[in-house]
Amino acid sequence: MENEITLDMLRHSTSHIMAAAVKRLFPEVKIAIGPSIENGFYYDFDFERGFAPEDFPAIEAEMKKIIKERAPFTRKEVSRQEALELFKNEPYKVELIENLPEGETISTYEVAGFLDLCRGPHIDHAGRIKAFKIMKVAGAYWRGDSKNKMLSRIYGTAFFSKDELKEYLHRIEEAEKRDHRKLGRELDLFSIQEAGGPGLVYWHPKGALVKKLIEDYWKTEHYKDGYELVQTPHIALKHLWETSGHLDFYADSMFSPMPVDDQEYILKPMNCPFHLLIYKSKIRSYKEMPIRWAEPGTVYRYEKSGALHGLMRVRGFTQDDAHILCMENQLENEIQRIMTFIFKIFKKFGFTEYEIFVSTKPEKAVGSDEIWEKATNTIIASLKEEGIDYKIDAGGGAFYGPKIDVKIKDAIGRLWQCSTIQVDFNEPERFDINYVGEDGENHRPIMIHRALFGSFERFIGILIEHYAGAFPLWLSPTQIAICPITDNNLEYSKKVEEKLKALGYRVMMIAENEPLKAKIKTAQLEKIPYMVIIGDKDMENNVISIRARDGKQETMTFDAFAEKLSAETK
RNA sequence: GCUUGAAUGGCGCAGAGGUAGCGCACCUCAUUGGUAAUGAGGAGGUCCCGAGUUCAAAUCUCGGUUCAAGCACCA
Repeated sequence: MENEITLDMLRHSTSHIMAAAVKRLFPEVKIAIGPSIENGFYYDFDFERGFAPEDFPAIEAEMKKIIKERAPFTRKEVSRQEALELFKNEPYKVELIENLPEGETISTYEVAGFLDLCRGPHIDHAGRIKAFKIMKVAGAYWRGDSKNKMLSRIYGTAFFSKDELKEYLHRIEEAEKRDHRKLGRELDLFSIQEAGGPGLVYWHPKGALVKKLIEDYWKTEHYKDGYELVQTPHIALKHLWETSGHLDFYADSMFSPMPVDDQEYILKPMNCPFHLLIYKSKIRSYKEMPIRWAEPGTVYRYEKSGALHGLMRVRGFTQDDAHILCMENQLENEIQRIMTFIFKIFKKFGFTEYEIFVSTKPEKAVGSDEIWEKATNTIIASLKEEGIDYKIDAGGGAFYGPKIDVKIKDAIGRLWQCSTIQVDFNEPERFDINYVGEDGENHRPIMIHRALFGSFERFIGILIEHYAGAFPLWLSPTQIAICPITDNNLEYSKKVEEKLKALGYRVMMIAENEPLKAKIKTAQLEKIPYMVIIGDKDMENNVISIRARDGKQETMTFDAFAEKLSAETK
């Protein structure tokens, strides 16, 4: 039996046992649903008073009792009528039963006197659970719909062994240490100011430097890959957003219009209409196609207050945006080209594993089925051509066209949604943009929206967590710290500093009246890649002592160090 | 936006109906040291904001703001 148990079963069963314990302790609680999820399980309860972490020990103790008793799970199939009768005091279960399709087998599971409507499967008895923990409590809407009542959800996790649980808790701790909000403060990279408003990022000098380095790299690579950079304003007349359709489809996410003279302006939530205005500034020929225009474009979106999260979800951010206007027969090639470009850029940051999703036509969409199918097929063909694996997200496309989303896997295996490539048949239509073809007639180009990072803010947040704050040499705000051991070494140290600066490195002198250990600690806390330590011995031998961030020490000549740095920044 | 909770010097925290304390950071002085914390002294706070209760509110109550976790949202 035991070898048939999956982790999902174990967790799902643990959720039943938790519900059993809750029902014993708080009989007035109404039960909703309790599935297993990625890292554990939850159970939703309707409880007037609500749960608090103070309740966890009692619930866990009750669960332990049930586990110790090795309470068996027993399955029973019942008719719809019987089910309704059995759960007549559980309104949420009644609703679930009433919504079950005609003819569906209805089964119940009983454990420790707790009966639940459930498809199963479950473990044979509670004694199988060797390690579990209640993690947290939070609100969750009944059936995931914000129109419904908010229930109390208790999250927990369970494992086959205590060691696995310990390991899991340890991983959570490690992930917390990487939290970009914490590291962003500690490394003095950025802040979000209550006085300035929520969701708006202030880049401090070091963070602004990291952002600049990434932007510079991004711009250089775009020029190399055949893009041209454009720059557009932050606000535009309300009328432009009517033309683009944003006021119809996106108004909830836009900041309110501001009156100026007799007209109204709106902060841009997107860059595309601006790029189309540039396109329309003159007559275009097929000879110009494809046009690739890129812009780190700062946009503002009214995100719901509860959605804001550090750099990951903000109200003002800089998209690494580009729009490609091409002819239909160029679409496949352009998509392939973007995919190749994405992988190249991500590699620079050490991301080499991806998950790719192709999103197809949603219910609410513009454009005929035919054109959707064609574009979707083109996307899939271009991925296949490149030998790229993908999953289909049925109905997940934007209203204006299908898209490819790329999730990247970070250093500790978490996936982050970054790139998006969206084919758009709608906006070129709305703006009535054309090019003159070989035949002398007007034709409508296809537009591709694409972002690699998504936004610089979010991507830097991801990078902070990915690198745990220890940026690679080329991205480190301070690359080298120089620590003279005594004042005797100061002059020699200054010469080394000057020479490194002349080579273009970002150098910081730590010459405070402190013992060497303290200086090293300062540099380590700032996660500076290299420390150059200079004492009398080094001066005598005309060398420098290098301490890398990972603690490795080496003594070498200045030229050898310069060589090493140059190799690493290449 | 919803549910629950939180907010005390720059940061991390303690405390509490009678107007605040610790550690780190900061400043000054002494110390000149070989790979993650030298010692001593000093300065720094409308205890998030507003109203109410009270002889007295940073502490209690209400409202607001921001943050956190989760839900919903996420072109």
